Amino acid sequence: MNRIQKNNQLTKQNETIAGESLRVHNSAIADMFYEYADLLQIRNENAFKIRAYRNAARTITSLPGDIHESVENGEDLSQLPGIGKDLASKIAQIAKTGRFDELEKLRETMSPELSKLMQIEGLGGRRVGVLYRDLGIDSIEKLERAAKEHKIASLRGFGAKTEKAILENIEKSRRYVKGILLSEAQEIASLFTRYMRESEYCDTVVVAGSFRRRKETVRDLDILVTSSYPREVTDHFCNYPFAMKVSSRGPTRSSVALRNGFKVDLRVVPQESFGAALHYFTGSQAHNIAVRKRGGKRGLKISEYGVFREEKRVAGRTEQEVFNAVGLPYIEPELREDRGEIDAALERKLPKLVKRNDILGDLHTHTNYTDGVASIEQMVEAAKKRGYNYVAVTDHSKRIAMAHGLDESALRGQMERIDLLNEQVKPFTILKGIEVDILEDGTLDLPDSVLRELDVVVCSVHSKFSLSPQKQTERIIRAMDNPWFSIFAHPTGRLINKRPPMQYDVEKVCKAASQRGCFIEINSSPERLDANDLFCMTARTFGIPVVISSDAHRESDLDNIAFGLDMARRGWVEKGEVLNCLSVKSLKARLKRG
DNA sequence: GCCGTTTTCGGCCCGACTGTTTTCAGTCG
Repeated sequence: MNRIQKNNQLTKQNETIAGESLRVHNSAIADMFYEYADLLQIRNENAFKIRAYRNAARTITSLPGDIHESVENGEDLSQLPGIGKDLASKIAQIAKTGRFDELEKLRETMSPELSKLMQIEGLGGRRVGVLYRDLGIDSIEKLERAAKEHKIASLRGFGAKTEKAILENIEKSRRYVKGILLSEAQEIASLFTRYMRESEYCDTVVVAGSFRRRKETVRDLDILVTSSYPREVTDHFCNYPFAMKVSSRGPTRSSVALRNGFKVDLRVVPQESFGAALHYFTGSQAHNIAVRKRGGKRGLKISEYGVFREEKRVAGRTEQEVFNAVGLPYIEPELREDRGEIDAALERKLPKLVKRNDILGDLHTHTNYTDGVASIEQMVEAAKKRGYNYVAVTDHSKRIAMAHGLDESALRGQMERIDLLNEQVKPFTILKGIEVDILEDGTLDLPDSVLRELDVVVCSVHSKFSLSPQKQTERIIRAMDNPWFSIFAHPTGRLINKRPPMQYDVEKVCKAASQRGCFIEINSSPERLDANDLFCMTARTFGIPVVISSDAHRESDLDNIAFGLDMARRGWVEKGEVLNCLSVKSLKARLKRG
């Protein structure tokens, strides 16, 4: 669903849900600001005003807390970065009424779907403005028709090539909404970097961009190469056998589209610029701007080629040098979202992010007792190979009939089997667990009499994802009232690009979890990555430890833990905040609820 | 519209590539 549909839906909800207080979520407010900025841009208004709206939208998106609540508590929003008096009052208005009057007015005078056009690659505000004013184009459909009828090429600033590109990019926009999964990007990245390293002209080959920041979805890959032979490197890059077309080509930057439409960019720089280029191309854009501003204040100019005072290069060989030049310690790529990492760095309060080796076990795995493909023994072997000290077997409960979910007696059978195996695998520990369904009324799918005998009770929602936010909130909190509820697994239920997250009051649920001693899972399945970075940040503000779990259904799935780790790191999570960084003894103690 | 160790006005990151121009605007990251 795009922003406009979402905004419209929100307005509709406001009108139709009676008696139930609707909370305007942070993302809805941010989306309104983004759309407003788009419309201002199409009207050719002040570029800095437009940027201010986008900056504010970004700030709102990355807030761990609920802005609706901040408004209710009378907090001063103008203290937030990029939000002054004017925007603070607009946010308050939206939070209270669900409406942004200025946006509604613009939509009326312009066209409600106009900002959609700016999602098409190659179309910015200026061009969309021309298309709208000269040809009355205000939807993708009209744009496509006009391009096919060759009405666009004759417009000033356009041409035959642009017209053709528009058609291609409309097609592309239909295929990729938010980008591909991080795991898919990882496969492409490893093939492509291996290919680039085959060239004798490439010195260093690394992938930068949002891939290096480990975002949950990736729109394109940025490959950075250092070399003294940019022409040869570019030739090699453009000849990649799986490239469908070369979409741009220059001595330092080139870009190809793969057969599936995915874009890969190449940047070639000399070795002495490596650090500056890596920092620059890793982004995020907002982080770069913040760092460059700091540089500017110190009389430094920072570009992808280095840090310069006047004409003299003063840093740039490593990222460390770039940060140091502006008076900062090294900041990990996952933190570079301009979510406060620069201030934290200045105060020397950057988190010591959890690392792969800190994780001592996996607390969510399946076996062939239900829908997994490996036996308990095989999963244990696989876990040992990965250096773990323990693994929890958490098969499905009976409600998941199609996965042959376990009833009480089948579960007891599995528990006995685990007791036997535990004698054989010492000092390794197999924890007895279950992934029990949270039913619609908030009860759990198995009786307390058996849950109490388990080491780990992982609880999750697998049905009724679209209850009203209020009912969903009550359902989850009721489940947490059960004294054996320990870990809330894949807490939003979203499947990236397939199923939206459940709508409920995350703050209320986190508060409940923290009061009851429940934990939040980061599910590492590449299409879940749930809780994601922002959810982790919210959980942290409530002091809730997270659990990074693989949800493995086969031995190799255990390696997915790396993606969950990525989300944790993006959420500023430290080792001490991760349950499965504890030894088995401490873990068992923590799992027993008061 | 925001912001301030150039502080209430006048700035606002910076460079590359494409296509449409004939010196540059638009877009992108």
